[in-house]
Amino acid sequence: MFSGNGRSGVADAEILAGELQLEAIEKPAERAYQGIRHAILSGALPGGSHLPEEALAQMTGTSRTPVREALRRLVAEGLARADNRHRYVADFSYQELKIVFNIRARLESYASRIAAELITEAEIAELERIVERIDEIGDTADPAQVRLFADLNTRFHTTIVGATRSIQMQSLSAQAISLPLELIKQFVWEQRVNIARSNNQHRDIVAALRARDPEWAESAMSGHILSTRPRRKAVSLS
Amino acid sequence: MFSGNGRSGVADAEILAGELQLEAIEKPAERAYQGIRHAILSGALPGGSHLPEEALAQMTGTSRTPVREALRRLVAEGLARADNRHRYVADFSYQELKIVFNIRARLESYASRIAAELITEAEIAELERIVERIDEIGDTADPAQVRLFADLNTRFHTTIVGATRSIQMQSLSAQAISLPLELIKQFVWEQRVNIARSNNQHRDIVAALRARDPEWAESAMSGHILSTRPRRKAVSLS
DNA sequence: ATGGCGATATTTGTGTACAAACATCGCTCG
DNA sequence: CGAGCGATGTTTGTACACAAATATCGCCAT
Repeated sequence: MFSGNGRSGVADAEILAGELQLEAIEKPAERAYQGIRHAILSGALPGGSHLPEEALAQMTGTSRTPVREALRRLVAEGLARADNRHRYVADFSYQELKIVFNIRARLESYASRIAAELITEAEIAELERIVERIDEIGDTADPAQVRLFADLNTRFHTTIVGATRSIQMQSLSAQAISLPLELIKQFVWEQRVNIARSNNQHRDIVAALRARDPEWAESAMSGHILSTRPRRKAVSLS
Repeated sequence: MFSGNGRSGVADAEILAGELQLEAIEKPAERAYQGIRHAILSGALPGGSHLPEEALAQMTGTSRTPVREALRRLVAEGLARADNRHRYVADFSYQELKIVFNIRARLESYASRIAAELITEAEIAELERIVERIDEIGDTADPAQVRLFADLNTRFHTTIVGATRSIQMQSLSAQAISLPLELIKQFVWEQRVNIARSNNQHRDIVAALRARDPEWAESAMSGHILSTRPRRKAVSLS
């Protein structure tokens, strides 16, 4: 996944299945996608690893057909790259990560600007519920709690992006967000991203939306995302 | 493709093949992709049309496997959308188009900012060659010339985006750009987008890049893209 | 020893058969 | 006459067999 790691083959199928409770996922397509994605993000498949379809099919307990679909999705999301023939795990440099975060800041701040005019009361209420639930978590390093925070955080951002009513915005944001949001889990853990501070920023954003103030919303979101950008040292993993 | 059109079934295979010289495309995967894409952009498949795999396979003269791949690409690019079961031609509102252009402006202006620091002399020379060749076209409504302009224009923008050396930037831009760039062909035709003015803007952008001035480059690119945004009346088609 | 050539193995691409999910229509029964 | 239920058709999902492309290795000739 990240630069500077050695190469390795495909991870052991049983280990992966065990870690992920893959056996619980019914549909092969989803099974293949989640399985490969997890293997990449967890570092089981380091950056640059070759991704042969047959091996991945074995690994995820499906056949090549759903694996092919999964690989296409992953390439589209930027977690894998493809040359003429093969596919490999993407290899992110620090520079690349920085750019992705900046793009995300620009996209989501624009989304917030639009959302300030289009968001419904119900959606604002939803955002407030999310903020309250994050409050209950507080600062912690407990894995389960961190995962819960990551989920709520994702819902917060996708709710705002959804409020733009733009399919293209949702599609582009999803791509730009998927990687940063995964990384946040790592950062909260390793670097102690301040959950409380992050949630205070969430509160500001909700206030801006409630005030129907596009400039404020745009600015608040931009600051929020940029404040969670990784610092250099944090990007050695995994 | 656009709002307000009626529904229709899949276009006639022979007509499509004839228009596109599909028979010249060897590989089924590319054949299916180009064929469906063209059917969508040309309006043969209006916005909201259902996209059944078997029918598209017949239409493009391939089998369902490459069609499935093509559909996934098109969904990823935003030209088609998917619900739980089916896929349909995307339906763009004026609001959606406006957002896409604004996103593109934000993405590419950021790309220009980065490119100002990373672009090579060879790439700058390439941009200058493109500008010169567009100069030779001048303002015209000749379809072949318009197509040539569209190609050169695409190369101009992808060269700059490529100069960021960021895979993610290239991937996101490609998605945000594909639709606008297709539409430009229509606009040049229907609305007489001013090729000369557009190329003068290109010249400014190249000057900014040559001067290694990130702010200027960012600003020039932003203005360039926003100046080509469709006006409301132009979006009735197709 | 080295360069080129051909056999071989690996990987991806394509087509197709079959299964599953879902919607639709019509029938029967109340 | 209407509601519910089941049969039927349509569409997508999955697996697999085979074909094509490409890289690799070893052999032979120079």
